[in-house]
Amino acid sequence: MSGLAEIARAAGVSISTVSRVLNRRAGVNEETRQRVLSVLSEMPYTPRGLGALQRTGVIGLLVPELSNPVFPAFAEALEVRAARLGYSSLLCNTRATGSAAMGEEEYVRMLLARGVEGMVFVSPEITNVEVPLGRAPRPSYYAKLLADGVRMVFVNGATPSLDVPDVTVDEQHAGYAATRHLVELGHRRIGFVSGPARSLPSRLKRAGWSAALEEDGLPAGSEYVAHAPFGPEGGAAAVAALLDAVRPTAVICSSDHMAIGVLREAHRRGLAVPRDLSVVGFDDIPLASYCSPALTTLAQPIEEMATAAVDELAHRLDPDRRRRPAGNYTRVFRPRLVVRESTAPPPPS
Amino acid sequence: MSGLAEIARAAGVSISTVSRVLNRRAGVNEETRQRVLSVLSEMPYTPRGLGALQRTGVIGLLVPELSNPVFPAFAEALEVRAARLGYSSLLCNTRATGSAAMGEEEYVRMLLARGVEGMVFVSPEITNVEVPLGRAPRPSYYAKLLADGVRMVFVNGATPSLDVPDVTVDEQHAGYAATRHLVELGHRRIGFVSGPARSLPSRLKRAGWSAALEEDGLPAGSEYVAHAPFGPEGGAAAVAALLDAVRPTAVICSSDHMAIGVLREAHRRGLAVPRDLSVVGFDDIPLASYCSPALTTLAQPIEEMATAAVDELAHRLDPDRRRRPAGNYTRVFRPRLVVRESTAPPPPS
DNA sequence: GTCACGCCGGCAAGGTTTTGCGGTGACCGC
DNA sequence: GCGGTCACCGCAAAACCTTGCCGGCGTGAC
Repeated sequence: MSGLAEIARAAGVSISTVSRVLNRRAGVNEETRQRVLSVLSEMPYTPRGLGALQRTGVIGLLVPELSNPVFPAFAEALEVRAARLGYSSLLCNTRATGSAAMGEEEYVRMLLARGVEGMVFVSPEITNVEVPLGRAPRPSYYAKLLADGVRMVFVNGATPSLDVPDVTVDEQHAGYAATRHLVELGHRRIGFVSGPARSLPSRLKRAGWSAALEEDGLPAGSEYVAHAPFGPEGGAAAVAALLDAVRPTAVICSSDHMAIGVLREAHRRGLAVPRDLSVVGFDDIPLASYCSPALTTLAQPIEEMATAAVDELAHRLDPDRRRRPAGNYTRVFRPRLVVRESTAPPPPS
Repeated sequence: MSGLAEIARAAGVSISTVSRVLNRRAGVNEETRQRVLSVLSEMPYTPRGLGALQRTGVIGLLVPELSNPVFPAFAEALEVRAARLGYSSLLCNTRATGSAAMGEEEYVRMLLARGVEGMVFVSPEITNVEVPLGRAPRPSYYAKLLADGVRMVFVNGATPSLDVPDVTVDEQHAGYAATRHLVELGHRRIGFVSGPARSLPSRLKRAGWSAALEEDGLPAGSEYVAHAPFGPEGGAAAVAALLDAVRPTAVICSSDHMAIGVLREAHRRGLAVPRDLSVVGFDDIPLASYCSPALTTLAQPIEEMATAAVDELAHRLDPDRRRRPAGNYTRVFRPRLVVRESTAPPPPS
């Protein structure tokens, strides 16, 4: 029952004025315009005649960033699968750097207004346990979307409290398997080059890492963990801190992207990988096998995950089978250890 | 002047029927419904009530692929600039692999139907001189868009015959500068690891390459050029062919992405870079400085180019200054030689 | 052959949005 | 203080879309 009249009443202006705001016509005071727009964002306005846009064949893909190649890889895999199912994809980069950049929530609004039928969130904002001030999605943000009937699927966005289907790698197992690999090679001082502390995936990997270490009574204290921003620079900084402090003979990393920075920092210090330092990455980005040395890493099954995510979304979009037996909405994929050249037994101390 | 009447006429049905389709009411044959919908996608329908969408603040970004990190980098830079100007961006990956994937033209249609105000094409399809059969944009494709008043800007899409503003690097100069750098180091057999022959940028680089070689009377025949698909695999394959045939002491590459494959293939063959083989890339992707050895490359000024492109588009979107003095629509940026570790004088033969 | 039924067009009433026009008030120069 | 100008906004007419109703047409069943 939303119409101009209701908007007008809420904004305390006439219908004409709302219409003019909507049509960006001149003759409306900026202040009034803002008031109308703010009302409009509270109660999204869907003109009549937009019925056709209900079934648009378009879905939204939200990724946190593009500089880590794993996200373009996910985007491409999701897109290919979506195309096969007859959907076209709109990609949004939700955490683009730059002060004026838009956040996830703004993008979701925009996509909805553009008539997408559903969305796939890759590493959604909610996995930031403490989101930075001012950018925080209100607690009810995703819940509100759900209540509005927005169809969505998370990829690597584990959120037990939310009734959103989730396709995820077992991050904890990834941390565990990477660390076991190093332990079995004989390493005893194994560091963790971690992303920011607020990142849930990094926390889960850390849990796996410490579990693997404690099995053999190896040190798993916080002095063996270095947090840094995602990206090669962060990886380099984190491993530098670890090397200066506890001199690990091996490190695992939150991502291949960070691991690349680790490789670089080791090179800069004259440390040979894997002779002096073993490195394990995560994700298995396409470039991992092209590094020198080629990265040992835990592979996310990107295509399988993308397929599962898009299929689940398509399933929920299909008007015929919209209801679904309440059940396990989470699909967990096991990462796969890919041993390449960046790991070896530790140097004889 | 779009209204239900026009749609109805084009679809050969009555206004009532169109309205019923739009509102998903029963009593319309599926076949008729499809016909109306297809007309609707041809001439995007903007109900009066949709005036809000006339000025949507949304622009489309079309990139050919995401696996070469230069494209995510461009996308991010474009997006940041657009956000600063109050636009949000929708990203489309126009040449996603997979048979069912959508092409550039389909994406453009879809974006238009979703109400974008303008578009930035990065390396548009038109730069494929001979596009593969079946995917060919009809000759009039871009011209038709222009005639329809679609606002667009090309990045690296030099097309003198089309009245589209273009922001581009000087590809020919890039090829020239890279080759000169190698010539000055003393190389005399310099190969070109090129993308597909149909790629215009690769052709331009080749022109620069041969110009630089001919200045010194060095060989610039086609036996020194190896074409391969873009990507590391292509780079590896192309350099393998060159090494087997003419044994160059240095190569330049169509992209850093290909150069990474060259590095890998050299490593595989036990050739040390730069001792046995010098390599020059193009683009200066963020990872170029993290390779081992770090890549010498020609840097595209990505941020400046993105800024110029978005600003030009915004300028054309601004209703107040829509007209523009007819003039030079092309901005050419000089690539910058960044010397790192992958080039050195040739081995003493 | 007849009937039922689904589908579509025409019409008109009713609702919604757009837009031309005029009123109001702020501001400015005199 | 006065009149003029201008931006801004509401009124109301016009334009447009939705929807119910009915009739025509073709198809297929009986």
